[in-house]
Amino acid sequence: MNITEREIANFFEEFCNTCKKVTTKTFKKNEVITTYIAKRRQLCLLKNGEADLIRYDFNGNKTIVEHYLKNNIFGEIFYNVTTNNELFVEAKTKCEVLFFDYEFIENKCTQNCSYHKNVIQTLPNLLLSQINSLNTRIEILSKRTIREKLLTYFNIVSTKNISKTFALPFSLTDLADYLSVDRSAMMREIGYLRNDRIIDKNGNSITLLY
Amino acid sequence: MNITEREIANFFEEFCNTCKKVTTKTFKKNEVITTYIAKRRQLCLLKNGEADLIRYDFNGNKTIVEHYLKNNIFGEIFYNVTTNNELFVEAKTKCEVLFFDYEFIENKCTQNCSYHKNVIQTLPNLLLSQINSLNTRIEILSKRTIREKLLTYFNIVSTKNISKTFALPFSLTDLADYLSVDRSAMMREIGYLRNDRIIDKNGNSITLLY
DNA sequence: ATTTAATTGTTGCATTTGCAACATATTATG
DNA sequence: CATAATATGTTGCAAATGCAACAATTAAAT
Repeated sequence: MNITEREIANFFEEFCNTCKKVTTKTFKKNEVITTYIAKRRQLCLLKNGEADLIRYDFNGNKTIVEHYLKNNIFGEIFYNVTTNNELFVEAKTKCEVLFFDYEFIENKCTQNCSYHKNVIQTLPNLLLSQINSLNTRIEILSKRTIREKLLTYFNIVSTKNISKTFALPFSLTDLADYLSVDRSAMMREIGYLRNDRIIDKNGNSITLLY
Repeated sequence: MNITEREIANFFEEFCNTCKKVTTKTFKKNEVITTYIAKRRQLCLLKNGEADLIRYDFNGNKTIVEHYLKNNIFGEIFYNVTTNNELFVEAKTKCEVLFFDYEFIENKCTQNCSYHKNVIQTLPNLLLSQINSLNTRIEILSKRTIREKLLTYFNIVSTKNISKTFALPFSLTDLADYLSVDRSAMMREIGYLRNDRIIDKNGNSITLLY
């Protein structure tokens, strides 16, 4: 998205002295950053590190709903819906996270402080990036076979890296949870893709041969 | 989402005389409202009617990516990504659509007119509703079986209607495209759900029996 | 009113997938 | 360094799914 580092920096570097509802916390790897259960209107910004939004359904299937990098946003406000599933965000590396309530943005600051102004100006762009990545996710998930899901995903990473060869940002186990497929079935399909000379694979490095 | 009819009304009832880049068009049923090919930063608001965002992949599989109702937003700006697929929005009923470019919002109006102010104030809420519905979609698509997809979808509609009995907003053919599954396989699964006394079905009316 | 088109419903069969159970390799951890 | 824990890789088998082909029903169009 067309959003600059500078904009995002403004988003959290300043501070509203009137309402100061903003907090920053640090998390170690594997710690739970937040759970989506309280129906709060919470919005979070990942200042540093990597994290996953994870869901376990009643069958115990794990889904990596999203993978967050620096400057991505997440939070319970994106989930108004009746979900019977347990959703939580887990730090994959050391993480620094900014928390605030959406009310903070909606309710105009009485002082009309610059912090509020910046947030209001930046938020639509952050939301747009979020929509972009959700649409990408839907494109992948709506493919009907594991093969198509893999190839769609590989294409996206390849394009992002401007290279036919790229490292997977996931472990293969996590990739299966991201594509919402059985891991062993995915491994088998990767094997077929190699046999058919459509991809090459060394460790977590993939090369597209087309 | 917490967005009032009034807010949305303001979103398009007024008009910016300075930049007036906003246009409204009317479409008949089955007409194509817009195609996503030009990599524009277009944003559209459905003022009235119903429309679908449709994708055909290279295998000819159709996916109903989203189903839009009154006051939903859509547009190419949500798709920055490398998609090799043909995406277009089709009117399912008579539609009235508001078009504008995202630049319109980013570039502050020199006059600081009230129209611009309204748009900037309303947009984050519209984007949030959009994120909500995309997350719902992902929840459905990430289910591993047709049965689970159906039940997840039915639950959502049931909750929205506050009733165990509800009419499907789709034809069954379209529902299969929305769930990204084979139609005949879906019909079979609906049959199983009836046999197992989990749902009941009369025409396009579904009743949850649990 | 009659024809055409579209949707719904059903079934056999081949393919794909998930599941379970392993073996091996790699990465953490005391 | 040794041991535990996690990740990768493989396979047989049962279950789920897609595909194709068709009949029956409903909706749309002339």
